[in-house]
Amino acid sequence: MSGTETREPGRSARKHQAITRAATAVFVERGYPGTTMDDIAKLAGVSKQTVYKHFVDKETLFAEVVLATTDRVDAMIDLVADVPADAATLEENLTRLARRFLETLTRPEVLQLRRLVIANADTFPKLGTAWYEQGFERVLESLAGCFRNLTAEGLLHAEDPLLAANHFSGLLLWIPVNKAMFTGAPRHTAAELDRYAAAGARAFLAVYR
Amino acid sequence: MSGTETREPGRSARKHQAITRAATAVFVERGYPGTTMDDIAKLAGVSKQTVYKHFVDKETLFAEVVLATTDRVDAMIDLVADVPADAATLEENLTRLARRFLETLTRPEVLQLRRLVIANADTFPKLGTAWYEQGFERVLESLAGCFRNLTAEGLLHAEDPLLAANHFSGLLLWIPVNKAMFTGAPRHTAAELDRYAAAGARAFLAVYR
DNA sequence: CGACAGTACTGGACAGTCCAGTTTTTCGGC
DNA sequence: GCCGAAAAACTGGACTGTCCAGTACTGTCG
Repeated sequence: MSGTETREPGRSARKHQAITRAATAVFVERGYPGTTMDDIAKLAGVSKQTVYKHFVDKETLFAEVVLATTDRVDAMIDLVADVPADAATLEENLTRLARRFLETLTRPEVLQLRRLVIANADTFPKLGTAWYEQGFERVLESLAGCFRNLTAEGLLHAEDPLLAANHFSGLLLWIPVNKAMFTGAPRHTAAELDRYAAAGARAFLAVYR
Repeated sequence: MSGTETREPGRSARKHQAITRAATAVFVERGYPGTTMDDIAKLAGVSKQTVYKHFVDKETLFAEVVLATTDRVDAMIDLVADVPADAATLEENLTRLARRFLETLTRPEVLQLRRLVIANADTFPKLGTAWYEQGFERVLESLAGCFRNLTAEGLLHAEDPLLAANHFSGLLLWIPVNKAMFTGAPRHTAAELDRYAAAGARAFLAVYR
């Protein structure tokens, strides 16, 4: 045995991961109250007792699952980091950035997660705040940093880069995200996203030179 | 007796109203799953049986309560209607409009209601859609109408008035509404609202002349 | 033996019903 | 218009059935 690679997470760790994975899936799909511990155990291929061996109770499991998703924002931040400071292709570059933003943030899983956090922000206030700060605000800040750089290069005029970042996201995301929050997100088409991205980037440039 | 005015709603009607009022309050405060029919009956000062006499079940009651709130958007639409077409005071007028928009839409009750609808959009897809169309989109359309007029007057250049309306709301509302959705809405100060409104209106005008 | 699966169990919460008795409304006869 | 009886609405509380978080117990595999 031990035919498995050098990377051996240990039985316990593997179970742990299986549980969090399953829990994430079920919570996202059915919401907090709609999810039973039996569902999670079953999907994880694990007995309920094992679930309780790893997580004291349902609330803790939920918190862990939600908080764990904030690491995905790093990819988002990288995305923002590499906007080249080139006057000739500024609009093109911002449009591309906008497009990727939209693409990422309108993915059903992301929207579902967003819904999940909002829905339970009452019962788990800490969680809502943490998610907002570690996810939302971090992206916003890196976006602000990007605009600050472009301003330093003379390509943009953003006295208040954070406000600019807010405006950028607002122009882009208000419509599609809201529609998805209320109606059951019928997955926007690529063409729609292109249009939103182009219009948003154009408007943004009209404001911030 | 009958010292009461000519307008006497009758007992049944009064109870009905008491129930919807109580239900609205409790649903908004505690969410759908967090609310029990006993809570509602108690707050309404009514027996549970009476609640079931007026509403077949919890879901129906919830639907009725939520849908009933969409009539408030009329006030919002009136607000949009009377933006005077005056070049000299255009920025001032739009800033005022923006300010009132923010004021209205960041009120805790409105935000809570929004949260309530989003949270249960999975379980009540019809409801989410209806609320979006009858509330959200109606305001957006009247805003678009306003911009269309201003464009006709030559004060604005909005080829696509609906897009302009979306941009207007996005610039204004993205930040404060999101913050409120995730963190427990600590009620924005008047100064903050002023700032957001001014910045939003200014940005909007930079785009749409 | 120790970690786990499987399953049965406990206790509490809650939607919705039932019933026995009370109040309010309705309405026809005077 | 007033009266009294039937009809309808309401109260309070007990009750049913179900769902589910969390626990306990038994058997099994390594």
